[in-house]
Amino acid sequence: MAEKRTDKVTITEVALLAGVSTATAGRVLGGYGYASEEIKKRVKASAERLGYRPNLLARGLITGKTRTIGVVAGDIQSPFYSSILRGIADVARAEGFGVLLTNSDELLARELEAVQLLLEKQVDGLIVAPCDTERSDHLRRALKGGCPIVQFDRMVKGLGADAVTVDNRKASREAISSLIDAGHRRIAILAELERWDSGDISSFIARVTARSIEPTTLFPSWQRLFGYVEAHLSAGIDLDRALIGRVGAYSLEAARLQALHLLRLPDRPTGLFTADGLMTAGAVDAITSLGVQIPDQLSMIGFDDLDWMSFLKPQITAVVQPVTAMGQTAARLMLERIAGSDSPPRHVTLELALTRRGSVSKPA
Amino acid sequence: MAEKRTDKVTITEVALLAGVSTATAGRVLGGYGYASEEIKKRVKASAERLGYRPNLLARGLITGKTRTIGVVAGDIQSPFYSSILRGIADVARAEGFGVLLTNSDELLARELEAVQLLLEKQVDGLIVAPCDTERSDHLRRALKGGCPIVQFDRMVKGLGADAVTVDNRKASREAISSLIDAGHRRIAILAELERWDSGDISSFIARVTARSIEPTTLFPSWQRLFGYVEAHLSAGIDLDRALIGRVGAYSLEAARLQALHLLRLPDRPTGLFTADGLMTAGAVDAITSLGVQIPDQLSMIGFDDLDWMSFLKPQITAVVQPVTAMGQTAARLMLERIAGSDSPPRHVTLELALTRRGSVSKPA
DNA sequence: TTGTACGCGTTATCAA
DNA sequence: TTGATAACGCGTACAA
Repeated sequence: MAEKRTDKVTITEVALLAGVSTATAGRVLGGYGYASEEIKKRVKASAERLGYRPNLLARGLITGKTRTIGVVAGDIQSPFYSSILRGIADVARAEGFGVLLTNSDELLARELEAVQLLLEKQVDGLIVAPCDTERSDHLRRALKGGCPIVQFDRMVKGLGADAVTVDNRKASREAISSLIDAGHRRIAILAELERWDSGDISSFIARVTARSIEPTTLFPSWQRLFGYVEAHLSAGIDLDRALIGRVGAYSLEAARLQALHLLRLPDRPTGLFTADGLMTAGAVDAITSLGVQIPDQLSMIGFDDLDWMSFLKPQITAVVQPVTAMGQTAARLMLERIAGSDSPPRHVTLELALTRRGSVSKPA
Repeated sequence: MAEKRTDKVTITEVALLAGVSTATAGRVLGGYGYASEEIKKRVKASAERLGYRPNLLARGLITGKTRTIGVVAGDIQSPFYSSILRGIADVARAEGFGVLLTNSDELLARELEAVQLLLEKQVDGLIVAPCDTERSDHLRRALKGGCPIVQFDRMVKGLGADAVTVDNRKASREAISSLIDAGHRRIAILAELERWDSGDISSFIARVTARSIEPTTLFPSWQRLFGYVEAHLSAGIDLDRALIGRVGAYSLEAARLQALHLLRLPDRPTGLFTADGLMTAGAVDAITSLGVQIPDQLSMIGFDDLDWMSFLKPQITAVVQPVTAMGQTAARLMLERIAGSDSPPRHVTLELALTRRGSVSKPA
């Protein structure tokens, strides 16, 4: 007879019913320490009868472990972050861990607030896509305070924490090179390039040319621009600043407008490289509305893979990021840290794959 | 570096430094009770100096409130769930609540496990898309146990809990009617129709016809089929079972194959209604590969709105679900419950909008 | 206005 | 193998 007395049944009541001490009941139910078979049976039966469920808060208070991972994503609504989160959640679930989620919207203030909340909730570790690769004292503090951190997608300069990234620079360089190899000389790039305080695009290019810049802690889109520049340099092709479409806001509309601008240049580019999925979407929108034919009038390669790129016209050759694998890897690194690993910070770089779908041909 | 300066600074140490009791320190830092300005200053200064952060576990253990909401989504990787989660997270963050996320993959066993974990972690409430509208005793138990529940997308039969849904049946009926009004008589539907144990499609149709079925606790795709049938009935058009494309698995490939099948029927349909975003994607894939022209050779309306439907050819007229609003609403209902509202269960039905994009015309 | 003392539900430390 | 008892960090009576 299922009664409605499902109130709070604690280990005390289980122990009482089983006729043992709370310590013994705890040992049986928590799976630590010894207990005779006889007593194990009694305690388990009592727990079952009362519908006992452990209070993980109390356990966490004493063990100092909550078996919860805090995640700071940029925007969980985006395919990129939601796939990463899926990877994290899968690994966490398999190990009996919970996942506490927050969005930063790539705003430092919000990330700070999020980290604060997660730490106060005593998460065992933080998986985070840092907003700012320099001003991240809150992450340093967390780390010093004993909270392991795994970064993904980008890395904070000098933060001694694990990280999972991809080689954006190399993939970009190879993508551009393949366009150059196909005969293209005027290749445009469309990228969201907001966060870099050390000067404008020209100075960035100058520093890439002078090899005086460390790409590891750049934001992905800057790394992709890095590869774009490198590919031109090594092919001996002059860079045309007009072909670098810098999108200020991370919005589809902004990307679309910038793409329109590029495609209406007097000396129109014959190739286009988009630095992420949103840029690709904006570009394709513009391309479709202008009636530009892919690949006859324009060759194209995009970073990130979205489902429609494979089944709609024009199909877009894309650099595919192993997104769920990134999440899984991040979670695994985190679990190892939580388990006590004190190895030096590890940096896992996952492989990128170019999926060719026929959006590249020789220039007209 | 690599020091063990992991001293958790507790309220005791703050009180010590400030020269007051822990109770006073708690009153100041927790913002409850009285304290003189003089002491407030001292305590706050001490807390600041030591870098004190409250341990929310301990607080939760006492107050019985964790300020955390548990969410059981189907698959966070899908645009639908990730948008809902975004809405939930936004409202939660604004109120200082955390969000614990789990995926059920629409599997009852996994949902059970997830609810279990969330309850043990003492979440203040559960926002869930129930896998099974009948066998949900775990939800009933949670509710009885005092844990508020807000359902979204679907509703468990007889569960006295708040819910946020949309009127799938009506929107579907109107969409089909608009196709009928345009002159179509052979309208196919493509839907994932797995979860309904009360018989096969024919018996479902029979029961709809006989008005002997309650649509509220049907799964959305069945509600959409419901509207499809109703629209035919009220227009006096005979149903052709061959036009009901039942997709077994929730996969793009399965949808594509079923769409190909429908489009290759000897007496090909002139209209197509897809019951969700994935079905639309599969259908468009098939349509593109067959070279079928939209809307000249086929008129089409789809449930759910994905970005590519608006900027790629063919553009698809779509029933747009207010996804983030659903999440926000669910979170608000939850917060009201947590705040103590004990009103009878509320069922919020959000409005659906038909966004016309020219994929509907008269039949050839 | 402030301090004392107890309790939240569990695990850890002993001694028995 | 078991059981008192003390933590864990904080909120909340109640007394001062």
